[in-house]
Amino acid sequence: MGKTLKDVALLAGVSTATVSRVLAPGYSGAFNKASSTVSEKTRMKVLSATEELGYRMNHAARSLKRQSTMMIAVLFPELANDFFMDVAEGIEKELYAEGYSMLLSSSLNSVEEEKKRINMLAGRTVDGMLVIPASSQGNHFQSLSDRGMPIVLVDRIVEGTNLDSVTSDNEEGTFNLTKALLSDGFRRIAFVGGEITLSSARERLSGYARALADAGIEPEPSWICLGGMKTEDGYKHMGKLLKNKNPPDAMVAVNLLVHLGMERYLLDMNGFSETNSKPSVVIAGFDESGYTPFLPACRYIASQDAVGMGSRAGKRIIEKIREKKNHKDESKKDSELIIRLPVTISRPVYKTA
Amino acid sequence: MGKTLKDVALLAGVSTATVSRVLAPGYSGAFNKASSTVSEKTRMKVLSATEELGYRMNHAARSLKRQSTMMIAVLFPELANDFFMDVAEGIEKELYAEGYSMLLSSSLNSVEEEKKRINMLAGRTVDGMLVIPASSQGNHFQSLSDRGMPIVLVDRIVEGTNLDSVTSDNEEGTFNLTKALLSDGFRRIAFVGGEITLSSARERLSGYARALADAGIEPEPSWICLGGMKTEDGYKHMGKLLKNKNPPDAMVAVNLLVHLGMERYLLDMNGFSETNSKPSVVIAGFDESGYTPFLPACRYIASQDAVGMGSRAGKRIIEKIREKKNHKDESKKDSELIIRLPVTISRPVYKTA
DNA sequence: CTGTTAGCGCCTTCAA
DNA sequence: TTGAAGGCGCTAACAG
Repeated sequence: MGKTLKDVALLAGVSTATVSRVLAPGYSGAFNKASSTVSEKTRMKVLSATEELGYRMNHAARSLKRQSTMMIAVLFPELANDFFMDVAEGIEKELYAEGYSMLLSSSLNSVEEEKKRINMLAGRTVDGMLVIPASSQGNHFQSLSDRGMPIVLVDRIVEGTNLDSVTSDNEEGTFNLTKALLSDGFRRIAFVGGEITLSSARERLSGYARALADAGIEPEPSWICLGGMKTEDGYKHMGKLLKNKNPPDAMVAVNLLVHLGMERYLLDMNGFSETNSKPSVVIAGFDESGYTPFLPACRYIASQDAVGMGSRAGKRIIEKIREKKNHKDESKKDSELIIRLPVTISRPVYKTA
Repeated sequence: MGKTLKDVALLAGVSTATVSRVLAPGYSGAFNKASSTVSEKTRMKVLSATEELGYRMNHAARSLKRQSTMMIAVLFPELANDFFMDVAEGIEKELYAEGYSMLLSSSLNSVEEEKKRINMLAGRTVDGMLVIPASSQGNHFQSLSDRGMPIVLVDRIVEGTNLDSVTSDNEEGTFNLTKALLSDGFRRIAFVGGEITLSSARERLSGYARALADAGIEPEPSWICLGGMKTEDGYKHMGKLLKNKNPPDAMVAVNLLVHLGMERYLLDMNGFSETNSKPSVVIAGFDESGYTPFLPACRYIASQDAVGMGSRAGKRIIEKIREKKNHKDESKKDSELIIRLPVTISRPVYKTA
């Protein structure tokens, strides 16, 4: 179907080896040395023949030969998620800059699906994998990693593995978020949402707990509403919380969707469009979006650098791939490396305070 | 590094051909026929050898041989975009179900970048491409298509090409959106945002114009605020609109981001948190999200089935790939096929009207 | 500086 | 039902 190296070689009147030398720059021997190992004259001949034929390299053939596909598999629990897509944007940009492509797939928030996809992706012989784990199970990642597949975990770490991770400083972030509420005088502060199987949720919970402890506050059990990371979870939790005799006056939302659900509940109960009144509780939410200024109860926001996280993860996986290529046999198993990005606290940008 | 067919064959005491026959089901000859062409006994031997060695197929080798990578390149103008990500979700699901993988890349809203990426992706020998064009330029797609690369355009069509497209019925959608405002009694209705280079924007504009014409209304030139598809564009346009002596009392927003920007402007000018008053203008916006109920000025929403669009596009590109494989030489160039998905109008779900 | 050659791992006729 | 063998398109020694 497509033209091959041989066609180009024929037209240019040289050998396929020469064509390859022209078209695989910075690879064999001299790195990107413009005057590599081919005379300017033949180089030109080859280039124009390439042009004339509209030649396109066959990636499969190159991959087979080089034992490297220049592709990174990226596995997310879901795609339609503001935070994840910012991460994806960062990853893609970084990978592309280094000549890699991103094979993106969704685990549908299911460990079973995750295992299937990871196997499929491993079968595609990608050079490495970037994954946001769907749960706290990590054996499938660990064993793939043990077999030599470079893997970097993103956003969520998995305990009991020695896998590299790039994530945010969730604990510190929620600590500061909670402290902001405390210094505004709130004392009855709830924590809403969070799958206990996810490291990010656990870390956020513990930052919250530490802030309360620092302030000498013993949280009532009913304030801690674990379970769920989605809109409907926030909605339900908010409903239950407000039914208490003596409900909290402030809340920390584990993430953006839960936050959204909580606000939805308030909207449904005493919609501001009807009563024109500000909500009676205040929310400090983890994760920002263009919409947070419109969430009436939102007082503080903890922002992660999602794009930065993606690009950091991209850098790291490429590093690992290169290390592997260089060291090769030296089983220089460095221990687990966890990169934590800072989280910043701010008010949503109402013009008026 | 990895185990090969040969390793498996050796361990199982059979030839590589036999192993291949076991592990490439539904391919050579009999489609998925459980009792294909290998005895149950040898089949078992092969399977257990495969297991024992932890054999993983080398995708590059298979691709080289089969001349098919089972990968679809997907090129979006940007990734961090609610609408696009829903589309991506639909695409990925559909592709995965058919055994394809998604190579996702961003054109950064730039035609130049788009050309680069498209070339890179074509070089990867993907089996087909799904793209949301960054502009009204389509030569690079057309020529790739002419060379035999199956391509389906998504969300935006490009005139002057004969490329298949899957998109929404934008014209009808905005027509109905505008009619909803008209039947509420609004007469001074503006249209805000929209790159004239994008078919979706043009179609939405024309639906708006048709609705006004139907109602016998001649729009004032100042009501039509073209330019831009992003938050900041909506913000700026809203500022200008409200400076008119006799400003519009209702507006149609070309998309979600522009809508968001318009609301932001209102928030900054007379934030509801301060005045507790409903905004003085009403917006009908194209595209929905979980946040639209929180946008104070939002009266109507036109919702596209973004996930459905993705899955439809996925189906279509796979169809085209199969057609190509079957017809092969028969140059049965069907003419351009445009699939249009319906757009539904609704009110954002305030509990109170 | 350039050509020859031998595979990378898999699939698929063609024979047996 | 199975094996032997050639080749998909590219690259990297090794010669020249």
